[in-house]
Amino acid sequence: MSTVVDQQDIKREKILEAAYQRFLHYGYSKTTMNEIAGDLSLSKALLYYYFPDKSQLYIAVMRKLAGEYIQNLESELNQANSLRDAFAAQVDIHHNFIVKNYNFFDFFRVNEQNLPDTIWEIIAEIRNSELTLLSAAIRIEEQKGHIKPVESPEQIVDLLIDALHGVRVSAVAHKKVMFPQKEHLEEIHTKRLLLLDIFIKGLMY
Amino acid sequence: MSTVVDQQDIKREKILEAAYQRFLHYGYSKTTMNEIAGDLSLSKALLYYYFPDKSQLYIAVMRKLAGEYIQNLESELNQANSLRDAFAAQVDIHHNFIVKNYNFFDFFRVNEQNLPDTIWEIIAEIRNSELTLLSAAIRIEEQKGHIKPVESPEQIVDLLIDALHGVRVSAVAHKKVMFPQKEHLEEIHTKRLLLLDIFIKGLMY
DNA sequence: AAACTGACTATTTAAACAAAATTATCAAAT
DNA sequence: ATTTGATAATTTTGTTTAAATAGTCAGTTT
Repeated sequence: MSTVVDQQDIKREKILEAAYQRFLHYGYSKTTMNEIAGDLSLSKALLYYYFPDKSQLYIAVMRKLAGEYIQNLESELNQANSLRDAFAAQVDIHHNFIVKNYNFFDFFRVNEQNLPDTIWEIIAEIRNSELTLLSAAIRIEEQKGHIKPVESPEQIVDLLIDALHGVRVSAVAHKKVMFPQKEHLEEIHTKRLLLLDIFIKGLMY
Repeated sequence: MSTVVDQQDIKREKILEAAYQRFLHYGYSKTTMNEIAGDLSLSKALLYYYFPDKSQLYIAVMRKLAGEYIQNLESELNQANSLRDAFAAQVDIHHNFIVKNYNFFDFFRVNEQNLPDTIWEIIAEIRNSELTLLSAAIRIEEQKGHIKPVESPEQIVDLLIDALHGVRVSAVAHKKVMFPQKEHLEEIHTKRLLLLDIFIKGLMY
């Protein structure tokens, strides 16, 4: 009965996985539907049976990654027992996510100006999850009396996430690029942890 | 004797001013050398007598703006009598600079990926001035005993400037652009001042 | 000699088109 | 319901040409 649906889901997953590998290694524009189909020994037409078009396939992969990211964040934040730990976990998970999928996001760097609405929705979803989870962490710390009650934890989290986003490589004169290069990511990570310390201290009594 | 040089400098200044107006209103690519020459009732060839090419002219204007910005920053920071005031002044001046010259920076948004080295040098120069001036402000505050001595004020300033850069409009889902739009600048400004407060408090005892 | 120009050349951009690559569709087969 | 080969539609790439603009230079003016 539901095995039909199961089978369909399994095939769908396989396509998503193959597509992910291609996108990760070669980026969106250098990946063809033929190649994805070839990797699975399927006809290209079948991909269109499961996904309406190439961009929807990419977005579906993206959505899956986002889901995993959020789930990961959720379980790690549950284990954190201080505000500092919670944010540090967020920074780490975010860092790993970017490092692991760096090439996958070629799509972003290329289309930069006009990303499809659906992508923005996924970004918003991730941001909202971060906002909700981290705001909760702030409220807990408030109740413990470690930090002074803030009128809007969401606002604070929003601000901190923005600030963390801003941290880039230090030598402006040497970077010459708007997007961080892969080799800079470690340096960025270190700086973010420092920012985090100062910021959280700024929230305390 | 030096009146010859003076005359030349005056003409050069006039060209810079006319070029600035054109670049400001129409952006780099929509401004022609003919138009700049026309505004001054000069021949285009004369522009090439004073400047080697169009991009060098643009860069010269840019350099002039940067110089004014730095001078402005320097005089304002001299008047500031707290770390908070100093940074607030920096944020304000930076904000006004961007708002006033928003269209001038079209060049940046278009060429984004590969800006000429000279531009990066100017950016680095600005950053270095900010670094030097604000680090001095930190050292003063240290001596006053208001904040705990930091091993490297430069590092702290660098971090804060990065963090301030990261502050963007809040509604990620609505923005849909990598570069902030003009209408968002006020919102960004407000958020930066809030970040500033928390950050500076995080530096204190 | 320094400042300047008109007329010229060189380069870049834009438009139009064709060819190739790739996306997307669909009738037919399993 | 799932899958495919053949085909259509679209996008990308490369080429040509014309127009716009950048850039040069011999020669004129101050």
